[in-house]
Amino acid sequence: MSSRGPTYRIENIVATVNLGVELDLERLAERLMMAEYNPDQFPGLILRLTKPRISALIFRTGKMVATGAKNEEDLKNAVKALVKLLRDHGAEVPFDPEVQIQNIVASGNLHAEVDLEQAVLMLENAMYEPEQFPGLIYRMSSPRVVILIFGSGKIVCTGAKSEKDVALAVQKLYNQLKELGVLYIEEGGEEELGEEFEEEL
Amino acid sequence: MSSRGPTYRIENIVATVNLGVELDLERLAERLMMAEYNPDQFPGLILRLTKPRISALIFRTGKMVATGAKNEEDLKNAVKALVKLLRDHGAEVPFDPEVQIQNIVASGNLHAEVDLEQAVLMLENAMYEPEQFPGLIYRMSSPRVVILIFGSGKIVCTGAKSEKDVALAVQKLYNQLKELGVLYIEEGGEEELGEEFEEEL
DNA sequence: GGCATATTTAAATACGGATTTATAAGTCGT
DNA sequence: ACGACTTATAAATCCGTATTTAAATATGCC
Repeated sequence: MSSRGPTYRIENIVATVNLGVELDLERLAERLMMAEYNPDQFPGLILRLTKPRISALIFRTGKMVATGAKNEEDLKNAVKALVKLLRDHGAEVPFDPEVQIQNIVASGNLHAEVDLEQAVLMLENAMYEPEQFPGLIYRMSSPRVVILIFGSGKIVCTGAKSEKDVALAVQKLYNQLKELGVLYIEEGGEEELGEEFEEEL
Repeated sequence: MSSRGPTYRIENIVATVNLGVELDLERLAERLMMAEYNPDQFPGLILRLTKPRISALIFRTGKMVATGAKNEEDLKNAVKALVKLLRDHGAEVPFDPEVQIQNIVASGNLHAEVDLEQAVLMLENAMYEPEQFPGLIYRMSSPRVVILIFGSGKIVCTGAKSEKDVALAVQKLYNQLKELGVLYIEEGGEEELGEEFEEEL
């Protein structure tokens, strides 16, 4: 019976949206009670949707950043809702603006403990200073992502621009660590009580 | 080979000292740089000694509260030092004022885990609400103390006025819990790596 | 150019504060 | 009369904050 491979789940998608028109943020802030806008502090107007929990930073230039989505469908729906909200409050923005995924954050599980002290010696572009932060910071160049690796075998993969890159990075990392012999893989059946990470590779 | 019995260590002694003269706290605060005195907030002047770490609350009436001592000798020495400090800064207090121990706090170890859910049902004058506080609160009437009992077998005994009462309370508690069958006593040798609680009964 | 401001998200470790208990002192508010 | 303020102390659990990483956005400061 072999052990399972790595799994991951997308936790956060950061996307930019180009509304294509300039916006009067002062006016918007007046009309939108839920908006937070303090230009002395930060030049963007902040909107927070709740279902799902997705936030947006809206700038005078008509550029918008949407954060918090866990999948592309939620992202799309949130952009729709934001556009509607803006249109309903006087901003003439297009129905179907361009959306660009800029960052995907995924958490993952290698299902094996990791010897971080050894790993940092054997991996290139790795940093591990446990007194500063309990994870090993690994910069993978292709795909170009950063992966935080914890002793428990849990990881965070960040900087990807597509799910394909996430999947590839997680698998590559797993293969590398296995080859380096820094994984403590326990043999045994796959005991699952509730699925914490859904995507398996 | 039988297991060991309970042990304890005195952690804090609270004592009152009657200096027998009224004091000018404003003047004292001026002269004593280390003094903290904010009468709007609290009517006492606060002094903190460092070796050992013992604090004093000094009141206009010449009454004083000393806290932090872990044994009577440290308490006596602290009172001497405080008297000297006051005399050196113009307060005509007697050399050898009356000292009265008002509270002794001791931590202890029953060297056995405790079933708190069962214990609270079987003990009189016991309260256990783990969502509010992780210890069981047990009020012993003779000696009149309060004992906090934790699942690990560690305890805090508070309210005693003499070490004799502490010792008696800890032993009584141990006997009661043993009799009630809520202690998980592990048989085995006495494995000590550094003495955490010194007084054994 | 770099840093800060702000948004989001996971991982895991550390730290501080809070909780509870007793006790004396003295002052204020209810 | 009671509760709050203050001081000290242990136990153990919870919560919040911080740490790190990425990315876009835009404004201000050095």
